[in-house]
Amino acid sequence: MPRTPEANQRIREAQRAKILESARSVFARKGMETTITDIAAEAQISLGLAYRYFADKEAIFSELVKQTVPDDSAGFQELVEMPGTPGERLATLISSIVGARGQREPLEAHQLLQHALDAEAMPEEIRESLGKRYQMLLATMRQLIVEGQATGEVVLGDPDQLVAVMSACLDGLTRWALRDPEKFRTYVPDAQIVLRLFQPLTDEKKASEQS
Amino acid sequence: MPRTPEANQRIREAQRAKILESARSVFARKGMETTITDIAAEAQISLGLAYRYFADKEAIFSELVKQTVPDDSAGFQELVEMPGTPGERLATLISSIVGARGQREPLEAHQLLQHALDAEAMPEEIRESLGKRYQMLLATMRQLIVEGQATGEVVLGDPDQLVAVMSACLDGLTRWALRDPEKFRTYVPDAQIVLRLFQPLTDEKKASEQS
Amino acid sequence: MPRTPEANQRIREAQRAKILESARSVFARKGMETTITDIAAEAQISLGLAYRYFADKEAIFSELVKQTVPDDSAGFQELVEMPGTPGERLATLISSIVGARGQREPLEAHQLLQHALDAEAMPEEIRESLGKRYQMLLATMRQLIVEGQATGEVVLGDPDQLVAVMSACLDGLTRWALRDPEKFRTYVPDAQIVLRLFQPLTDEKKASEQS
Amino acid sequence: MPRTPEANQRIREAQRAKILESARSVFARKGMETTITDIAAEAQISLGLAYRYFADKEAIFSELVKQTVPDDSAGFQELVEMPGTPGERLATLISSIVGARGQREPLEAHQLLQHALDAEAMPEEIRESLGKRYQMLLATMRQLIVEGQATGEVVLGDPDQLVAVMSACLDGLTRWALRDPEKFRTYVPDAQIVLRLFQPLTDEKKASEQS
DNA sequence: TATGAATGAGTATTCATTCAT
DNA sequence: TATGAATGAATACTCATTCAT
Repeated sequence: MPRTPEANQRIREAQRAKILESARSVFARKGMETTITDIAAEAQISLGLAYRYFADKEAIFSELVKQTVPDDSAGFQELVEMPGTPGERLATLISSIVGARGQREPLEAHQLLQHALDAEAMPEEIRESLGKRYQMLLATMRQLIVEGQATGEVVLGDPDQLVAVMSACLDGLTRWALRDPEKFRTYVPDAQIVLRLFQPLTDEKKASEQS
Repeated sequence: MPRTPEANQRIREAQRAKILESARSVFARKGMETTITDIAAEAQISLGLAYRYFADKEAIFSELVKQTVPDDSAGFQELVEMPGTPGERLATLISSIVGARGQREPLEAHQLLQHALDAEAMPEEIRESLGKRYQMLLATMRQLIVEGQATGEVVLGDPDQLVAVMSACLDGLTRWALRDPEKFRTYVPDAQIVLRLFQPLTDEKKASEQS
Repeated sequence: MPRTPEANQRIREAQRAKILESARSVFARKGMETTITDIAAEAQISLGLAYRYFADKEAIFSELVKQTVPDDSAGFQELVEMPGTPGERLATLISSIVGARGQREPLEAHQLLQHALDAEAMPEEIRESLGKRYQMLLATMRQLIVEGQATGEVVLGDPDQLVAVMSACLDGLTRWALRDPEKFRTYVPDAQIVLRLFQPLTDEKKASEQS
Repeated sequence: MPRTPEANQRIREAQRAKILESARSVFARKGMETTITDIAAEAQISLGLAYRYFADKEAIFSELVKQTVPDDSAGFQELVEMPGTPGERLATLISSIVGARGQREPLEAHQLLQHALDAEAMPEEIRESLGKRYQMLLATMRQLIVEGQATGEVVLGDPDQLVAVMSACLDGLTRWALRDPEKFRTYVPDAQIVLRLFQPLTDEKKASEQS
């Protein structure tokens, strides 16, 4: 007696998800050097099975990107319109990338994008999609920085340069977090430490920090 | 008419240097995907000749690291003992990594270390050497930050976290600079922009920035 | 409520037949590149079910050949003993291969044999069986040609060479018919065109063709 | 001391030729199922080396086609303009395909084209090139047949159908010749046997054949 | 009996490394 | 010392075949 179609459907979805999850993890760690064998091993399935679920390596990568990008992009828009001070929203943005406590998921997502932008051999379609998403991230960051400068929550200076430095900073932190999660959790517990670098010192803060 | 031993020696050293230099450049660009063929082509020598000078690919990489690490490590010591305020010396440190105007050399050196730390298949010996060097960089940074906090040149806060964020920031900037040098030069002209993030806003600065 | 054994038997036979028929069709089209998946799809059954009916791919092929050979072989004998002039019987033979109007069945059968003779990896047993059948075809052809020469219906010349050329001709036409059935139907409507090549021109024919 | 560039050049050309020759032979025998391993084995080189000379399997095939097609195509034109009766020129055409005495080269060339036209997965570029060449062959054949009918050397009838049958005949003979060269040489010694099928029986011929 | 998910062996292709010259 | 042809081991991908359900 065959499995019910529903059971098969469930199996397929579970496997697909498992492959993608494994791929995300391995990609984040190894970058474009990731082999299908790596992914299959991580997912604890045979090499051939990976090909029943995805046409080729690129298909896995594409799906991974597709799964990651739209969600976040939508999120960017919301962030701008969200209630709260610009500084608070900027903190939320940063948290969404670095993760509140170094959880793997958002870190891996951001790292995935970085690798993809780096890679020589990346299908144009994906590259575009990623580029657009990255631009949106930067634009959102910029808007929040400008607003933050107006309210005094963010240090003064050329917003474009601040965006550049901040995004580089996030990239670097992400890589670090993936390389050595333990240490990361200890030294950079959350987004506040990053954000604070952009805050002008108020008298109040000075006082609290010195206490 | 054989060459003199001295001439031979000179040729050997020149070739070796040329291979290493080429390797550094290609490694920075392509990362671990670099092929020996790439390196030989960049050095304008034959594939086989590369193997006369280095036992294998790893040997090239090792030598590259060895060549890079000691110089910089020495530099770290000097930086601490150098004249100038802590903030000035911190600026020098940052410049030595990011480059005064986005020159390739220091960027490539730093990127080399990052690739090496990332790579799964990296001989333990090299890894240690790099780890040590990296610790030294962080230690130097930390010391300068602490000194800077004492003189008021650096923002207050846990020095370890500041070090973490700053090194991540440098890493991110380096990657960016290598990925898109043009944009980098435009948006992050030099080390000042990074350093400023660590400076508490003085009234004087505030004034000048608002003008 | 289990099926009756008889019903089961009928189902099994029907499935088997459907698989073989599908296999014949696909083999003729794709040759030895045919996959089991192709066959299962054509037969509208699951992949696994094909293996309930046949041990492996080769078993399907063998059975196909066995099924094709005996029928035709029997046919050969009949042809020789059939009423009608040798020329008429030769026409019937040719039609049985090329098809009266390019129908798929006889074409596919002949093509199957050709593929089988070509294939490097063909079990000896099948090869022999096919060889024997092929020899019988040639022998029949030869006999009819000889008889035809006696009655003046077939051009004079070495019968063996005529057989060689005629069988090559049939093979070529078969391949063509399968490759491009439309064109085939237009240009070579039936067996007559082939057969005519072997007919000496009589005065009558000459007259009719020139009119 | 390195080989001289000339020596290298010679080696490269020899190897390239050897690979192509081996490929031609194997392709003719096995068709599109040919593996690179087969070709390398036939050429007695390592698998990897084949890739130093050709980018991929398709490149070998393309080159093979390119090498084969232009020569023959040019030949077609000459045939039409050649001196001699249409029948004689038709004989030359047929010989150029079937080979005067079953030599491998022209046989393999023709078979190559047949396989290529069959293959599902054939790059469009090659397909076109081959299609054009094949059309030219048919056109040449047709012209010679028409001329031959005028001089009485070729049997009367629809030229298109005669072309169809003749080309099928050649294809079939070619396959046969490659499958079993010995037998082929015995039974179909040369082009005359094919051509004769198209000749109306003259009284003279009738006489000589009956003698 | 029937299904299709899962496996493993085979083929295409790349690249570090060796070796004849 | 210098070259690049040649090799072999690794990786991407396909498909016959098995097996849990």
